[in-house]
Amino acid sequence: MDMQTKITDAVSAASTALGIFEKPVLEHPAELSHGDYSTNVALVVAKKRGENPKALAEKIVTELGAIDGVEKIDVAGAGFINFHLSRSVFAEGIQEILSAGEKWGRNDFLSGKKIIVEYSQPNPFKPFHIGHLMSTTVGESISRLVEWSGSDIRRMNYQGDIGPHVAKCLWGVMKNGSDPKSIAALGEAYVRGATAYEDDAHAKKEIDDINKRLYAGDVELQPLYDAGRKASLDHFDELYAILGTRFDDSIFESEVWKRGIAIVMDGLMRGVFAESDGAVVFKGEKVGLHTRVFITSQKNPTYEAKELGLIEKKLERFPFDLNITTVAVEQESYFRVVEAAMAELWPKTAGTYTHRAFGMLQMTTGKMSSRKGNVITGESLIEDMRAKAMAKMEGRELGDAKQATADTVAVGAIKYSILKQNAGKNIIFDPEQSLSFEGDSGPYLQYSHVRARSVLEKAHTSHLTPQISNPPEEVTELERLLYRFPEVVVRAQKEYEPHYVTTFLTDIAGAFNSWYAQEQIVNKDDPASPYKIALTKAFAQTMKNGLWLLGIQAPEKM
RNA sequence: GCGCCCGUGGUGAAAUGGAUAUCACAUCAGUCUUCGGAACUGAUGUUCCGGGUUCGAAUCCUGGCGGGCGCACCA
Repeated sequence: MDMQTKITDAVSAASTALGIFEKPVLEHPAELSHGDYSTNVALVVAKKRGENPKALAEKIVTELGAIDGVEKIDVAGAGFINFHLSRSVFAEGIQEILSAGEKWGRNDFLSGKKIIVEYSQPNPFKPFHIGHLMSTTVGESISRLVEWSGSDIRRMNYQGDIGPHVAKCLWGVMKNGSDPKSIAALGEAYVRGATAYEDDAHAKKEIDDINKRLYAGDVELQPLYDAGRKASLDHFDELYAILGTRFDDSIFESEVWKRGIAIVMDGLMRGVFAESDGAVVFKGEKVGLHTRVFITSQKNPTYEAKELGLIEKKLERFPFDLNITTVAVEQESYFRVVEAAMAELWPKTAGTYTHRAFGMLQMTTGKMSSRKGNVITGESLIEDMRAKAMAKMEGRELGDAKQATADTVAVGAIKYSILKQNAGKNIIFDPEQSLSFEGDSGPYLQYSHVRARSVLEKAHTSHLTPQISNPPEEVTELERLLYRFPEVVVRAQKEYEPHYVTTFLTDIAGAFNSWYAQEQIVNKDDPASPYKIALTKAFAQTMKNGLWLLGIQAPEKM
């Protein structure tokens, strides 16, 4: 039985004996000096009983007596009961980490469930910008969290390879005779098309016409279209390789739009949708949202209709119990309307199709828009960070691994900066000021891991092996944090919030580095050295597993 | 105007309704550099404003103020 249930049960029994029937809640005090667990039962029930909370807490403590594995119980503050775990419990905790190894932190609370995580969603013919970097990073981490809950997961990508943005890009390509196999040329062509569409009525007509022809499957456009689509997709794959993401499945808008139209037309007959100014719309007002167009007056499907087709396609390929789609906050209200339409079309699907909004990347230099062409591409950001990492590694003897390590560090820095806060919050990004390698950062976590590995390497050559039998008397802050890892994972899994993991890792890295600075870990003359080595190993394992959840690699050297 | 999200030191963030609000950057002052200084130690400095709920509020409710996003044929 773990300590948490053991203590909770003991408190529960003691308070029941005193006539208290409040279910005790056990938590970790924010301040480590306050102990490892604390409960506020006394505070919660004191008033009802007309008693002084501190006195009541004292009574409960007396009733509690001794608990195996708890060294000290005291009453503090307004009436908290604090529990300090004993030395041996922490030693056992270290043992547990070492035994679990790669599996340390995993659980199976979603085992047997089929779950789809849809993320990244870059559009061919448009640049892969830092917004996609966010979706990819957040989605990959959520996928890994879901994977750790024992569920059957499918990582899915959904890409818009048909629609007005494609027409705009192709128009731009044809006007200038650009090379459709060049990513840079496609990006420029898109900006030309998007600008012309707004400023030039004639161009708008031409683009609308191209759009119509694309939906009709015009053979003349096919070679150009195929070349551009392939160039885009190849480019995305290169980025995914660097980012450490691999999808199980990819669905394209071109595969779902027809089905989407059919679903909407059918829904129109059933009264789910309505006609308005020649378009087919969903009146979101009936559920507190707003009206959205599903089929345009030109009879083209919008994003919303395609999404309905997508849902069917997903069910066909992988009948999911739960779907999580990452969506940018600026698209969240559209998504809500789609969910509302779904609920009316297929009441049975209620609650199985969900989304997780992630914040916008706000630029200090003004709003980023791929229509205007002032986007920061994922590629350029990675490139900048890679150059910075290379400069930092000057003088390190890493041989052939140098370039790959620079990528690892660069990607780690980018991902950390995205995953360190609430996923829904906007991130303010200053393109002039590159991401940090110091302090709270991805490289700081990676560096801590490298240090620990380096210590373990030295232990190995000194013929010292990890042992938990002879721990030093004093319990380190690091030990008092490490055993909490599985709790942190569960919370992150339940809320689809990777940042709990990020924060935890930053805490243990700080604890490790402080400890490291004041301890000689590998020391043949120190009887506690084998224990310290075991602790170092437990730290390295926890850090490695945690970084994996974030989708950040843990290098051995950097 | 309506809807959603947000407001924490100079800056970027954290805090299942709990105790003295925690980190990092920057600034200032330091560190036997022996196991990797991408580190460590210390100092300065913070919950937008008003009201309410609660033993207890950054957190919940309410009214302001300020910001972001969305509000029909783009995604």
